[in-house]
Amino acid sequence: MTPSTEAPKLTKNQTLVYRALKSAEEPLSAYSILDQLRDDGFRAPLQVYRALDKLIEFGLIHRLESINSFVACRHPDCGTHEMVAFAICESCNRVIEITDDAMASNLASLARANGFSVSRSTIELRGLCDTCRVH
Amino acid sequence: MTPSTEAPKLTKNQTLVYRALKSAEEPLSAYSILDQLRDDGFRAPLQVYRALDKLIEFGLIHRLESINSFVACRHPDCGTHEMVAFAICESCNRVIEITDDAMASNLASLARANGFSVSRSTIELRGLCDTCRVH
DNA sequence: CTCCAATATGTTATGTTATTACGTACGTTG
DNA sequence: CAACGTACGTAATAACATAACATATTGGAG
Ligand SMILES: [Zn+2]
Ligand SMILES: [Zn+2]
Ligand SMILES: [Zn+2]
Ligand SMILES: [Zn+2]
Repeated sequence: MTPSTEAPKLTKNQTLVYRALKSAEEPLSAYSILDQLRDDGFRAPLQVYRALDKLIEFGLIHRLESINSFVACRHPDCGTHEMVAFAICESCNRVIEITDDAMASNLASLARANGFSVSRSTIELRGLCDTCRVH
Repeated sequence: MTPSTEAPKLTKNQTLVYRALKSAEEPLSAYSILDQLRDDGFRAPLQVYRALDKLIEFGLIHRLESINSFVACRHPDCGTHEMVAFAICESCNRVIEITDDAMASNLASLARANGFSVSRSTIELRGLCDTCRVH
């Protein structure tokens, strides 16, 4: 569940999927990854989904629920934070990862005050990045 | 975009879909709504999705991105808040709606500090409600 | 090294969620 | 009534995700 701290050795398929995500400017859907990896022998969605599952488990990538897509983690110490927020630009599709301990504890205690114990969070903000906003 | 303040008159299909969601204890998927409404003449997904879109527009229901489901709004003044957080119990599936102006402004300024202007948010917390936690 | 078990992979089929495209019905307005 | 906008019906298809089963690879234990 919690991403392991040590870098795991990736298998062939995991490496290919991870490379695709790292080199992408934007989040990719599983099926667009599949398309990209046809030449590498990928034939079926499951080859992608299985690799994605493992990469998420390793903490190397994130899933963005609101757009059914996946993005390579660009945050240096993502694994050390409970909650991560994602800011997804609706113009350029780029994603900014935001961690903030105050935010995390505020949100958790707000939930507690409402009779709820948080174990996992999905925080996805839509809007415009500064680059796109000035254009 | 912003839900209208006045109560709109619902059409037949919208009424049926809204009633299904209001009477449900848990969030429903579009297809489970469709199944429930077969006897009322529903035949195709689009009948559900069109009604859902309108109900969301009216601010009467919410979409939960992380579970591809929909829930009737139970929050008295939901429309007056920028951000709503949803706490989804992984045991009983019930949803608690949480609004908090401090949370909203904190999150928005945190995003601003990271070079991002928020226009819309998805905040979904998974965990256990107090009722389920003691069991 | 050999055998075993765990993990990873390949493949087909299927399940689930959501939209496109097109045509019809109906209420409102002038 | 005619013209318009909104809602509705239906079929087809797109997009996203998993089940089930077979085979291959890998990494210890003996
Ligand atoms: Zn990260
Ligand atoms: Zn942008
Ligand atoms: Zn609400
Ligand atoms: Zn519960």
